[in-house]
Amino acid sequence: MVSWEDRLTEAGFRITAPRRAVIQVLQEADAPLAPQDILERGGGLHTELGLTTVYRTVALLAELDLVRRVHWSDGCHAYIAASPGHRHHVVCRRCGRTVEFPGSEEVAALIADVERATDYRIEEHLLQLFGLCPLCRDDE
Amino acid sequence: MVSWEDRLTEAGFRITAPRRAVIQVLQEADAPLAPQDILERGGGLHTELGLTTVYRTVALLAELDLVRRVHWSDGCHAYIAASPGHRHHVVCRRCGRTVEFPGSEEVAALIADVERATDYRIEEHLLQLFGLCPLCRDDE
DNA sequence: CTCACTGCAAAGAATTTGCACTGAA
DNA sequence: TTCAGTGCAAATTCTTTGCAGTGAG
Repeated sequence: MVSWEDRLTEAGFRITAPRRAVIQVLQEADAPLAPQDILERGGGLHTELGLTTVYRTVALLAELDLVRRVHWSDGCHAYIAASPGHRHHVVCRRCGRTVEFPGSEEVAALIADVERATDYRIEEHLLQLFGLCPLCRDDE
Repeated sequence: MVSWEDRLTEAGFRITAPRRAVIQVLQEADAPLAPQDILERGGGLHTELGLTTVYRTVALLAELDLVRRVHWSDGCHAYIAASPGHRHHVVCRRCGRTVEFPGSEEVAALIADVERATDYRIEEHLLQLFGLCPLCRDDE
């Protein structure tokens, strides 16, 4: 398992304190974080962190597929650490806690069906589930 | 099949010229349209259409489930007419042409699997496929 | 006749860009 | 030493809100 920092280095990017802060925040998060959230949490780790840098860093991490941009149900964007391989997310509508699940048989079968029915060639898909996590469910 | 205007009326909203323009544009579109796009197309039908009204109208239509907010692959938002019932969209990455497909067996099975694996209660899902439509594929 | 709906202008939020400085390699 | 990366401030883009006028019902 190659670390995120190693991946950056391999790809020719430098390891800096702000990048370390963003990486740490994202790796520790269990819910998607908007750039503003990352800034706030990262500020404790590295006082000179700027919002611009957060935007640039998440874009970079997303490009390296270390992080994924998820579409929050109300349309905002947030970022969350991505496991290697193809993953999707289940997001709790109440607390935002997110769990990943792998691309499955069913998704592959679905895509094949849709390709057959529509004659489109599917290259990418966006699948996100929203609901209540076990903890929030118990509170109801 | 109840018309969109009837649905608005039933729900207690008024039918106005700007709303007619937005409705017509959306019903004729085969790709998701951003508010700005709707404004441009609707301007031909109703000269006094304002962007504010477009935003307000799409929000209203979305509330009545006549239109759905889709997440464009790069993160922008756009709106497209929704068929009655549960549908998903396949969007062409090149031309934006979009085709719907119904929620299927596979999706239901997938959700059941994920609920079992994660203990979340899934209430909603976001599924969009991106690829090349038959026309754009031929141009390659 | 009323008041829901409108367009405009201004406010607000989210994101990107220009630029001179700084520090990783 | 060099230039990729940084923070700040300004610019853009997207969306919402306040308000007085207007037209649907």
